[in-house]
Amino acid sequence: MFAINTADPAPIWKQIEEGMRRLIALGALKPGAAVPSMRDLARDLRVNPNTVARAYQRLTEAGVLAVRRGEGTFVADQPAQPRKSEKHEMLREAANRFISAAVAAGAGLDEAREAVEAAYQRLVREERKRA
Amino acid sequence: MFAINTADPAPIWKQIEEGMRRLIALGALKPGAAVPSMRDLARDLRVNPNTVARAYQRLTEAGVLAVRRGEGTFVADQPAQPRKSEKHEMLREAANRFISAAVAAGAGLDEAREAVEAAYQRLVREERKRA
DNA sequence: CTTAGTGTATTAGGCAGCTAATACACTGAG
DNA sequence: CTCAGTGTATTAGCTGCCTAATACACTAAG
Repeated sequence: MFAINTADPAPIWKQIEEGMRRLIALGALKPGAAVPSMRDLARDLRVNPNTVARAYQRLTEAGVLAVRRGEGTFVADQPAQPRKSEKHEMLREAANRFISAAVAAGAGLDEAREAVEAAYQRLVREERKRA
Repeated sequence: MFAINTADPAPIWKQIEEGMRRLIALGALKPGAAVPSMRDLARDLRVNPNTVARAYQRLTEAGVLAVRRGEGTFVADQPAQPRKSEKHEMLREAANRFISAAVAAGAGLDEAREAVEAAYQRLVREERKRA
């Protein structure tokens, strides 16, 4: 599925939320497909079920997932996407954080570009392995 | 100087540490120059002095800053740089977080690249304005 | 019906980070 | 010397996040 980085200061429930959105965006999870049950995913990620629940609830409210009580949780038929303005805002802030870290580490624009390229290739390659 | 993002899950002391490294890397703070006193910077950033102290102490241990007790804190004569391996590691992880967020937001590689470019230009332009 | 597996909800406890309030040792200016 | 301004250190309290342990309502399978 995906991994939790305990060193990352971002809350675990947020990492799970982002991980699910990522898998859906990449096509690894298609509309209507079942996602792991809260207890299963919690055991898999070595995390408390309550933490997974929080992420699933947020994704459900956002229209990304759909719950069938007693049955399980599924990818929505038409998974909601962030609005164009929200998407830009998220991209802008994420890029700011990245560039700040890169410059602080002593890197220039060229190195930053290469790192992004490499990270993208890693992500796609990792997804290919699942299939 | 720089700003603290309270929405950023990263600890404030880490944001300060990164901010100082960034200013030094960009040349905005030159070797030997005085940095703001802990109390001054704390008041400026609307933050507790203890939090600034933690960042300064880490930077001092790392050889980036130098303390003259009773006088103040200064940029080291030869500010320490991350080792090449550490630099690569930091870049790699930062890029992973960025790409993950970008894809989760629904962006592709092209949009991610543009966002990085724009963020870099903003950072440099912001520094130019100080001078 | 019984059972196992869903999602949902509540309560309690621990940990890390931040704040606030002090206190201390040192330095340089007046 | 006196005093204001440094960095250093300690203590207490608060908040958000995570864990743990339950309990409840619902659904599908046996």
